[in-house]
Amino acid sequence: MGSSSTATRITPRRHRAATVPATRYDRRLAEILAHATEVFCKKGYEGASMRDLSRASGMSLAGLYYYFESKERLLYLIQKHTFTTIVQRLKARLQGVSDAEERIRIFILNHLEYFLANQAAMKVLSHEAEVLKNGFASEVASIKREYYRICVGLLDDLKRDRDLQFSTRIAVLSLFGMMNWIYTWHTPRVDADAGSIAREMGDVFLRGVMAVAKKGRDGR
Amino acid sequence: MGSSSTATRITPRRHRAATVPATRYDRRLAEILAHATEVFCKKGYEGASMRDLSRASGMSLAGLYYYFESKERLLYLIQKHTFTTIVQRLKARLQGVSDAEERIRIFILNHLEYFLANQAAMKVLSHEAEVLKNGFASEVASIKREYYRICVGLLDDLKRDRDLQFSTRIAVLSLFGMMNWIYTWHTPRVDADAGSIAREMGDVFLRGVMAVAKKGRDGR
DNA sequence: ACTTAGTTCGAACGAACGTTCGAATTGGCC
DNA sequence: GGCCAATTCGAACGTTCGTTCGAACTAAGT
Repeated sequence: MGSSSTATRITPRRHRAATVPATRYDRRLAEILAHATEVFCKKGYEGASMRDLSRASGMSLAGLYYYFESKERLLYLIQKHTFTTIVQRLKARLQGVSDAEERIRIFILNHLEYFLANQAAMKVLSHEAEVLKNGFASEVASIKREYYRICVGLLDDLKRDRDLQFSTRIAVLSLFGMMNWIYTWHTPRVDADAGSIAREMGDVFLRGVMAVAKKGRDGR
Repeated sequence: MGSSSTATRITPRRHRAATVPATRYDRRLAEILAHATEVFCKKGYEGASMRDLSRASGMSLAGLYYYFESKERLLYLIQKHTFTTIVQRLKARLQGVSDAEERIRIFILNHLEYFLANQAAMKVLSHEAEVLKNGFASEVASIKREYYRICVGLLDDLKRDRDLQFSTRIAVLSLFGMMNWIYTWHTPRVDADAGSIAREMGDVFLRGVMAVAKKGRDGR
């Protein structure tokens, strides 16, 4: 029997030290993930070969397989880490803010800031959303669903507070479209920073949904 | 020398008949393009093999190469045809309409109607926008730029007519994002039709951009 | 029935793919 | 310096990739 055999990887033991920098293994894996993210971003998941990843990360083809058992799992690790981080940051930023409009503006700002600061990773997340299969796919999908539900919640709050009337689903998906499409056009040196774009998109979107007819007393 | 040799394909002569149905060659090519569109949509350009296309279209692997000289040119044909058609339809629909807001609503409706009626083709157009190289890429890019410029023109007209103040670039790209993102979520049997979605997205977007502060007389 | 051009195909090409394996090398601990 | 486990690698596995070739089939004009 080889070193790794069954479905779940056996992480080499080494208890996490009290200091943050993590183990050598974790650091090296993170480096590989970073390089792989760039390559997946530039050539697409299917278009990027393991040999491309080997070249980019400066490690031999076989060496890569010490860190993950398949190309698919590598994409999974990138997507899961990226998505988990953005959700985590969002939750932290929403803490203590209660105004519905302000909370939506925070959502937009958080999304765009992270998007532009990690453009390659977010493109891989957006553009390669359908390539994972079965177990890998469902785990990422569940984080995505959580993120989506948070946004639905924010919009429903706004709707309730201001007595508005619009389709939450269409509004949320339109907002995601506005924001996620940015990977197709944003150029760091010509386009504004995340703050400015978040303000402009926030203006259009919020004024757009808030300008709709209010509900009458009979709900019709 | 074989039948096809140089860079540009020599279309078998056969003058276009007075009747519309076109030649046998053109019809067969169109069939293949339709099947290929479905496969590219489902598996992605890089993920779809020529053998997948062969299976889907019911023609032998070698037979396909009678109709186009490479997989890349096949994608090019799909993208060019799709994009050309949507621009063409838009121009026809805009004829005779002069109100700026109405023209933007027509733009949105045209885009979404065509998108939902040709979901596979539009996904291939949106999702595989970066895979073509050099000559193929630049031809498609020029149609895309024309389409983009039309939308910029429509928004600038609205801005002038109503004395508004917003970044046209961000607005246009936000609108494209809202609309194009639809390929990631729209399910024919659960989501509304193009008309309803166009109305909702149009409401949000137009009220959004029209609710911004008007320009003062000093342009500040 | 024979010709000719248009169309389709089976079989194969070399290259590139994801992955594996056993040996070599490294780094930290006695 | 010697040891064991962690890490890295060259070389190869079998498969699939996009593409090509010449032969076979089909349809239409004579």
